[in-house]
Amino acid sequence: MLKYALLGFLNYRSMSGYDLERYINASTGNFWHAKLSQIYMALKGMEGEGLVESHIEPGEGRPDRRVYDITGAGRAALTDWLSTPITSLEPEKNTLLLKLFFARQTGKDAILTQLRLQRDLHRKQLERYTGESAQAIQRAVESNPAIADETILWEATRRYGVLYEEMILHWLDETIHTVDSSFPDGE
Amino acid sequence: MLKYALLGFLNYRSMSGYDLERYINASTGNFWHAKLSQIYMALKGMEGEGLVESHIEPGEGRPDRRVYDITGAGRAALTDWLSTPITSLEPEKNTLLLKLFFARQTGKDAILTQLRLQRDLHRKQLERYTGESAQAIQRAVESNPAIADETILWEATRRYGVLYEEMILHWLDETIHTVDSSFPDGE
DNA sequence: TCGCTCATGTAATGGGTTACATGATTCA
DNA sequence: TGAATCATGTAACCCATTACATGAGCGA
Repeated sequence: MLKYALLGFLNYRSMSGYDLERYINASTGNFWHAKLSQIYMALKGMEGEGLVESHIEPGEGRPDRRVYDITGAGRAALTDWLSTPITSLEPEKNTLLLKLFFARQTGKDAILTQLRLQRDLHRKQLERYTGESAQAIQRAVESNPAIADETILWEATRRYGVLYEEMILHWLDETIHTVDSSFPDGE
Repeated sequence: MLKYALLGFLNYRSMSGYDLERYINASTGNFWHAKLSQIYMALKGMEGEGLVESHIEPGEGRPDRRVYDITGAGRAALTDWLSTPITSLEPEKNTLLLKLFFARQTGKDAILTQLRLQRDLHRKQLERYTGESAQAIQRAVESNPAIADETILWEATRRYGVLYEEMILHWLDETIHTVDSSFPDGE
C-alpha cells in the first residue's frame, strides 16, 4: 500500500526517499505514514518491479541524493489502484477499546484516568485539524490555484479528521459520565 | 498486544487456542481480531514467558485439546497493562482516505463509485452494531446478571462503533455531495 | 459424497519498527 | 561544543497473513 502512496507523490514530481518521507508524513501523515528505512526499502523494490527509475544527483557541500522518477508502468499501476474500489471494510485495531473491554478487572479510577487522558490527546488533535491542517491546505491553494480541484479532496480528508475527533470527544464525555455514575467510588 | 487480549479472556476461564479464536473474533472482533495461526504461536510464546500454563485434554471422538490456564505472572502482567494509560494517539492507516487524497488523478465517476460503495458497507456495519451486537450484550446480561458491571464497558465499545459508523455515513454523504457538485461530469 | 466443524500446528512471506552505521554542514 | 538537518542505507526483529498439512465425525 505504501507503494501507491509513493507513486502518488512521484506522479506529481521526481523526489528522493528523504523528500518522500517529509511529504508523506506532512500531508497524509494522519491517515498514512512511513519511516525512512521502510521508504528506502520500498523504493528499491519498486525499482526492481520497473515502477520507478532512479539516478544520483551529486550534492555540492551536502550528501548525494538518489532521485526517483515514476515510469509508465508506475503510472499504470497507480491508475489501476486508484480506480479499483474497496469492497470490504478494513479490520480495525483499537488499543483503547481493548483496554476498556477488560477494564473492570482494574479500578474505577484507572478507567477514568485513562479516558480523561484520551480526552486531552483528542482535543489537541482536533485543534491541529482545525488549525495547522486547514492553513496548510489554504496555503497550497493560494500558491497554486490550478490545483483547487485536488485540494477539494485533501480538504475532504481533513474534514474526516475533524468529524472523527468530534465524535471521539463526544463518546469520551458520554463514557466518562457512564463510568462515573455506574461504578462505586474508591476502588 | 494480542497477548493481553488472550490474558483478558483466560482470566475469565481456561480455554484452548481454538476457543480463544471464537471469543476474540466474536466479542472484540470489531476492534481487535486474530487468526488461529497467530493465536497458537502467541500462546506458545506466552507459555515460555510463564504467563500461561497448558495441559492436554483428551477428546472422546474428537481431537485432543490443549487447554491454557493463566498463571499468577499472567494476572500480574494483565493488571499492569490495564492500569497503564495510553499516552499518545496511535497512528492511523486508512486506505480509503489515501485513495481519496490522490483520486483527482482518476475520474469523477470512479470517485463517486468508491464513495457510494463505502456507504453501503458502512450502513450494513451500523445495522450490525444496532442489531446483533446489542442483542449479544443483552443476552450476556440476562444469562448472568453478576456481570452487569462488565457489560457496561462492553456496551461502551459497542456505542463507539455506532457513533463511528454514523460519523462516517455523515461524512460520506457530505463528500459525495461535494465531489458531485464540484467536479465536471463525464470524465 | 461433499463440505463443515472441531482441533492443532508449521513454514513462507510480507509489512513495519528499531537499532546500527556514516558523515558533512549549519546554527545556537 | 553540541545538537539538528541533510542524506542513505543495512540488519535484526516483531507482528501478522497465507498457505500447507493432517484427520475424525456429522449432517445435507
